[in-house]
Amino acid sequence: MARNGKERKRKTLDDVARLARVSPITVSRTLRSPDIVSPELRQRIESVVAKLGYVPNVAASRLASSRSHTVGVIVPTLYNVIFAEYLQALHEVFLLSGFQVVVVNSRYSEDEEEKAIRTLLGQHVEAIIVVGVDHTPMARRLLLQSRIPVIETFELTENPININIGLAQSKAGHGATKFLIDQGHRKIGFMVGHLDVRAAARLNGYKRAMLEADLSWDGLIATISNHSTINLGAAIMNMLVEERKVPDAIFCIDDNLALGALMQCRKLGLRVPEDISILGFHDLEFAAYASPTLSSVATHRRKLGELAAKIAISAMTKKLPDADHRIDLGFEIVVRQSTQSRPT
Amino acid sequence: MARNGKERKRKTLDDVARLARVSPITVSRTLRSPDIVSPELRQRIESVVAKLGYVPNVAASRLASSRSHTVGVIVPTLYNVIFAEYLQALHEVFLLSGFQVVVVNSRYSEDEEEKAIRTLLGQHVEAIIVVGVDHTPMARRLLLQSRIPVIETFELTENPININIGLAQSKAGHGATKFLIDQGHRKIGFMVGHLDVRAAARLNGYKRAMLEADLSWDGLIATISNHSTINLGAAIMNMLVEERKVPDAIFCIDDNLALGALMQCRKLGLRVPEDISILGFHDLEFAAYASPTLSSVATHRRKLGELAAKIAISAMTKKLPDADHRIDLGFEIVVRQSTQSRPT
DNA sequence: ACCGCAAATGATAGCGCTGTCAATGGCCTG
DNA sequence: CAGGCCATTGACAGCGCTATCATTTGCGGT
Repeated sequence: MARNGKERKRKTLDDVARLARVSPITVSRTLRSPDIVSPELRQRIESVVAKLGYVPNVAASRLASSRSHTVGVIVPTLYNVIFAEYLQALHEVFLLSGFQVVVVNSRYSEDEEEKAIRTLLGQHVEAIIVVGVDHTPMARRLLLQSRIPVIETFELTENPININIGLAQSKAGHGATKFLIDQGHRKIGFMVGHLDVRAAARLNGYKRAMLEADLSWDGLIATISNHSTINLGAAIMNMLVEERKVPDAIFCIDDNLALGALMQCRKLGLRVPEDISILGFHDLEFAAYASPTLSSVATHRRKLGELAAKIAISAMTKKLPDADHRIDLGFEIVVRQSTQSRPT
Repeated sequence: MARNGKERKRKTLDDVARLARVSPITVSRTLRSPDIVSPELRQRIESVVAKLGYVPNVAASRLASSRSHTVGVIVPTLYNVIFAEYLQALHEVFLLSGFQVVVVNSRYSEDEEEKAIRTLLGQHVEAIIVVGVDHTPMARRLLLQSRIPVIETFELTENPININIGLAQSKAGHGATKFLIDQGHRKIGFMVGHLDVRAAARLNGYKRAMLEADLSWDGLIATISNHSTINLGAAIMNMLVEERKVPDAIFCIDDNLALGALMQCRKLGLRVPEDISILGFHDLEFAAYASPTLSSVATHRRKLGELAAKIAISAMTKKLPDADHRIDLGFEIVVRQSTQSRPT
């Protein structure tokens, strides 16, 4: 069916006011704080609102009140479950507290992130929650002078803009590698697809751990630059096998790669963990159900989202300058079947 | 560090104009269509904008122009990868065309959906894309009289508000069941967690297929009401085994349940597909990597998102009343190892 | 019966931007 | 050199709502 043809203009507060024979401001009050309007008027107004199907124009409301009840969230991608889970957690907390959430996608680019920040500031969001701690100088400046709470998540930095919640990616990479070293592995590979900032930090941690153990990572870093998927993991593992570069153990930048590697090993007759130990990252749900089950580094992204939202809310409402927080959520190595100690 | 203490007010167009010694409208033009402003002025203005860190106030802009360049998207949850993928696809297309996307979460509730619709309309979104075709009467009315393109996705209805793209869930449920019947199975179970609208439609399809084949579904519908997760699938399968109700084949409402069921079967020594065939839904990435690999019904959600966005855009720009579309994206049964014909 | 105060409602003046039309000046054409 | 056109720039008036202050009304205390 075609739409209703009447070119009726969108209803405004004034329309409601006229029909209800009250002043516009009274309608406004009825909508925002019903309890300060007399019951008769309130009812009369509410019925007109319903009859007209009136919906307030937020743009006008925001402009007039300079309040937006909106928070901005910037993520690099939604395709990765990690961020979807985190987002969902954020949403839950914010919606419950009456905030609207605007999500913008930076596609792993600092320039797009800066653009996103402009977009969000232009909307007068009352807080910004952003994944990562690396920004363009201009983005940083915009955030600093925005005078709203800014929460940087997922990573940790010495030098947060305002509030920082996450885990030390490099420490996690270090911990994971150390774990494999302690299991007696020497030739420890590192598998990664597209090397984003956090992946790079984990790689640094890996190198640090190798260095400390006097091991070299020469020829051990396996990569095909692409989004991490199960397929990609299989492809990279395949490449390793073909080039006869299969290590004793391999730390994969995330569970998708790890699962792909796992499956490819099985397909090629490599035994996991006997021939090669595989360690993933993020502990996605399927890790516990792969076969063999996948060891992984658990990160706490739902908790992260929840916490970030709660702290943002408290920073927005209590105007405590909120002694700039820095919260380390840490990580845990979940040991399952895909890794084992190397008999010496 | 505490923020910069100066209580400087946010910069406005006028501030920029004053500093650049031009009229505000010229600044506005410089920002929106630089090419119609002389190069000298443009440069002067741009440098002032940069110096001041000026960010336009969208609320004002929207109010004045009654254009928002924003589209609203309503999804029931982000926790489910399905919707995350769909959203990502939407995002990609919209951002490329200069639209901003506001995502709202209805948490599988029609009332929350109505609230979401109000929110979005109040923001003057220029199109609304919503998952599903079931709405409260008021929501429907609001959408109908909104005079913006409304795109209902994922399901198909006889009676769309405006544009409808998706697949016939009930037909998919029917097709999947028919497939199992054709393989010679008779005792075909149906596994579901929380029974949302689309799950219910698939269930209907299942019943229809069973009925057509003169089969009963009595005692064959296995459920524990909860979000679909791998864990839940394992739990439900466990329940079936304990109650000695294991069917010949089981159609799971999604791949999470299916994978969980698969793993639980293996754990309990039930052979898949010899003892029981398992069919999933959605064909998530891991389906191809489970062991045995998981047969599933492929749905095309990225394509869905992409298409929905493209159609929305064309409906917004060309003001063709856009002879109300209804597009069936269909589904495909991807046969892998977890299902097999029953020897008769 | 008077005053004062609280509760309910209204009037006014913007919020910061853009649509619209007007004004200015330079250049081309015949 | 007049007339007209185009390219730039500006003036003005809102967009639809809310903050703020003002007004009206009702009622209790003395």
